[in-house]
Amino acid sequence: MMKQNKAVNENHKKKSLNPKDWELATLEVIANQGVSAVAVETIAKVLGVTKGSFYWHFTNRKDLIVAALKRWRDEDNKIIKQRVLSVSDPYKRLKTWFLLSSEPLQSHLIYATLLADRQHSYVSKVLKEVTVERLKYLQQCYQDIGYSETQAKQQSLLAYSVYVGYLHMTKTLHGQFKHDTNVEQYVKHVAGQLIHPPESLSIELSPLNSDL
Amino acid sequence: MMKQNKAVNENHKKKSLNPKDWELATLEVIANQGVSAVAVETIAKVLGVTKGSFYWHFTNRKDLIVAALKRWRDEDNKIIKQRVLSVSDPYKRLKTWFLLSSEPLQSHLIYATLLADRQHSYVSKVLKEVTVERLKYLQQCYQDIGYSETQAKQQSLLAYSVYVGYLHMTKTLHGQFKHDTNVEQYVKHVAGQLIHPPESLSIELSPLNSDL
DNA sequence: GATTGTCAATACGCAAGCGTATGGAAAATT
DNA sequence: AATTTTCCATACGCTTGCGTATTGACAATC
Repeated sequence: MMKQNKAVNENHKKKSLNPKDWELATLEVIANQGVSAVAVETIAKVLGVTKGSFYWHFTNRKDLIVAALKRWRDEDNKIIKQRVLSVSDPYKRLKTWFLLSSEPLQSHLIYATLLADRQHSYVSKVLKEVTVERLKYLQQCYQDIGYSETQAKQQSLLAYSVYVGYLHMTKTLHGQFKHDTNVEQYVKHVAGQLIHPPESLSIELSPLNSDL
Repeated sequence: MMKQNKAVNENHKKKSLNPKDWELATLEVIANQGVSAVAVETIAKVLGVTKGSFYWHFTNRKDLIVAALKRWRDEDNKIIKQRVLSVSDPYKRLKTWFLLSSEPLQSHLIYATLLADRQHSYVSKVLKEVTVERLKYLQQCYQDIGYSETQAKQQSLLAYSVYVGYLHMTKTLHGQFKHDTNVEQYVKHVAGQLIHPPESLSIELSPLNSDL
């Protein structure tokens, strides 16, 4: 009954695989190489089995990916609920979100690669839904601060764009996440720019008003 | 010089294709479906020929993509030089850049899809170089305003992240670019937040200071 | 007008990757 | 103990897409 799979080297006892094993391995692939890199035979090899196993647990490749993404989404929602939405003060809540966004979590990697592989309809569907969800609670934060609905919409879109952009920039520039002091300082800088009371929105300090 | 291919239906006369025709058609595919969707036989069909033609002009698929990306990069640089870098006032220059960034140009679509297909080394290479280039002149703008080098670095990274994020958000939310009045208003909002004199950086209006 | 060069069509080989069919071994059930 | 269920291996067929080889047509040049 002993086995040597599930992760590559975990010689625990486990007689057989379950869908969760496949989904977790799939998320690992998605996080690092994207949805298009999800190949059943490859993942099977990682799990120490062959295709025969896979098609017993899932009907096809798409089924696997959809299940994996569902798992990712649920997991992500759980984290947000626990660590962000639980903060009552909206300023602190926003700052917490920004800090969380800069943490090197697999969840972020997955989101970033989903942005890439959105040519698949089942990917873009999840992506859009998750994005809308996230924008919603960000908007709520800004409304809690005192922003009007319109202002909060724009500001949350801006804040979220920064998040998405940050994900890409770190990948593009380092090829990897680097969670060092520079990142911390940058997040502070960003938060300082994007978290402030609504009154400061109308305060235009730049000479742009007179020009454009 | 006239022809009947290049685009799908242009019944002009043209005896034969040249590399440029292939590169333009390739950029069209990249802009809409990404690098991984570049298939020689498909593009050949668009151009009204078969593979036989392709392998006369290029050695292989990678060769085509690299050439197409070079063309894209050169073209993009030309636009930036003409429309952005030519503006002497740094505030106006920044604002011009933001406005340009929201225009529905093919160049932006291509950049967005490159962010997706960066698993290919030859893509990530170009991507990184272009990104560094762009960050450089953005940083220069902020330094011209009076930002310190460190401040300008962070601020340009922030501004550029917004750009990248915006590209993705529009795709994710609408599936398409929508250059309407909403976009215009949003850009105004963003510019108001991200273009200001360096003194305002230290002005912390939010209650965050006392909390975190 | 014969030859050479340019550009493209057709046919083929080959690898990757999905899905199916079938059989087999171990475990659970009866 | 026999049988059924669970889980997986092996082998096969099929499609897509790259790259090559060969041939051909039209133009340019000699």
